[in-house]
Amino acid sequence: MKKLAPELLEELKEKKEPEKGLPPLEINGSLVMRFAPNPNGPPTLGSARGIVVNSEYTGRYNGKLIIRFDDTDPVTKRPMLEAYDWYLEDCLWLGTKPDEVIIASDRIPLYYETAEQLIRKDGAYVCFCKQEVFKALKDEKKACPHREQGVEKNLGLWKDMLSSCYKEQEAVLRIKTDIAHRDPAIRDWVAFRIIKTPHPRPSVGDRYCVWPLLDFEGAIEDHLCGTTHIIRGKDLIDSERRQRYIYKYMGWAYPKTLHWGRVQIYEFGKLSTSAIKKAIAEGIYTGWDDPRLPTIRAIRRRGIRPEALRKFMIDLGLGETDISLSLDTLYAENRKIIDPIANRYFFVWSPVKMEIEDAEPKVAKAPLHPSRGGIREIPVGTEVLVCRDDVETLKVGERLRLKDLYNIQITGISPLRAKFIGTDIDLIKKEKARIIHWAPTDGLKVRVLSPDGEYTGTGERGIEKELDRVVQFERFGFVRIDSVDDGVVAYFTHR
RNA sequence: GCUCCGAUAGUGUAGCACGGCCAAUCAUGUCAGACUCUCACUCUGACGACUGGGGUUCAAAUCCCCAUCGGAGCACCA
Repeated sequence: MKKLAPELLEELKEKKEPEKGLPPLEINGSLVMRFAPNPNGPPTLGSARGIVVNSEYTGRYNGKLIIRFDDTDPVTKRPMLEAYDWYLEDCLWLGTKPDEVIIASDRIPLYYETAEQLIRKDGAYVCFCKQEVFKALKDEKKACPHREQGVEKNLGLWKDMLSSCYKEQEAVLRIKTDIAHRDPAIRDWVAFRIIKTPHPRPSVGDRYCVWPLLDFEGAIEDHLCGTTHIIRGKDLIDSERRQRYIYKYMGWAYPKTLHWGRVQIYEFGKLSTSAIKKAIAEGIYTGWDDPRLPTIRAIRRRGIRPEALRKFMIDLGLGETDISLSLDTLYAENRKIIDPIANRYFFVWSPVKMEIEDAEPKVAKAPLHPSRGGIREIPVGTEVLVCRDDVETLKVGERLRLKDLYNIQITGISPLRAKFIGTDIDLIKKEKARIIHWAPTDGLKVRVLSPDGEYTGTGERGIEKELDRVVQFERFGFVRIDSVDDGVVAYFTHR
């Protein structure tokens, strides 16, 4: 068959292995996609999905990827200056370098230009209605008095808006849609409002007092950027219907859209960016990379590999169903990468000292990795440290083995004492006795920061040589060695 | 209230646009066993789902209707 019809074989393989993660994209000509975050906080796991999926597609189809900062709200979702770079950093970490970076707050004049054109086409009008008044009219499918005030008047009023003639809340520019549209969400929506708070970016500052809302800014940008495909949350599904009015007035072609549902991560529950910001300020979290947070920076600091995160995100696929997922799958993915390369070490949490009678001081030789070779040497005297968890289940008379050291028999619980009873591992195997790990009494002070708290204890020497690497603390889990200055600080990866 | 979506095992997904090959895929999880000087890794096996009700049809996870449940929008937030 290989000889007769290799292409058939190929086809067979493809049929058997359909697109596991992302569905194929319908493309006419070229592909341009964008990832459009608001930099009001650092990238989260949710952002990672956007970065990964968009870049996966542009990579697959040789398209162009744009990162666009939708930072047009200086107040409610005020951008954070550091976050712009954080996004770029995290993109790189995830293996993606956007082909172009666009910052909306740099391009306000472009939006003004389109706004004016829309007014000239009688597709937008300046409205002075109070919010509640307009809502009441809208709910009854009734136009407000400003809707038909005429193009010339609108142009004048728009100029006045731009020249700061009005206060906040006093005037807005609305897009004329269909005031009787069956879906109230579509009726004459607001495109620009007045904000006098300066923008946090120094280069922008108080230059503008009229700011576009997302639906307007996004609509114009997607056209200017030549976006062919948009993937966004289904909470923005109405955006398309709203934005299409602009596209119709301007004679533009609307990009293809795809949506995904809301993601809830089991381990983190619902943490909003603003809530986290507050908690950090109050000192509840140590910072945006606190291991308890669902930010990319935190995940990275914990030693999750970007390839694992990518695969995890791609396997989620593209569904409009809301999903609530557990990170177990991500951890399993990461373990596959990390387990073959992570060196093993002993770390004893909540250590308890154990005295061993009849023991000769010696140097334990333990493998650095169960299958890759390499040896670590740990000198021991007549005392070792073991975990309180283990001690709590010990009984006097019980025989067990200190891993990679020798066999002992418990002679007392408090204080904890044991006696040396030989080095032969077979004895332990025959008795199916336990094997526990231990640490030398003069080991390193180790702190492990994990999503569910902090573990402190003692680790064997040598860990300090693994700075910035992921290792496995035997019978504990994987950790990334974060610092070794004053004792070791490790970030918990997963079990 | 008005307008949209969506619903496959504990979780996430494949299959659904062109009904039969689906007593339903893969991954993760859980349990049991093997291996192992780690409660890790690996291996083996088991567990486990088409939301419900009608209809169309020789045949429905796939098409239609209703119900239920879940989500979103109706902001001068993104």
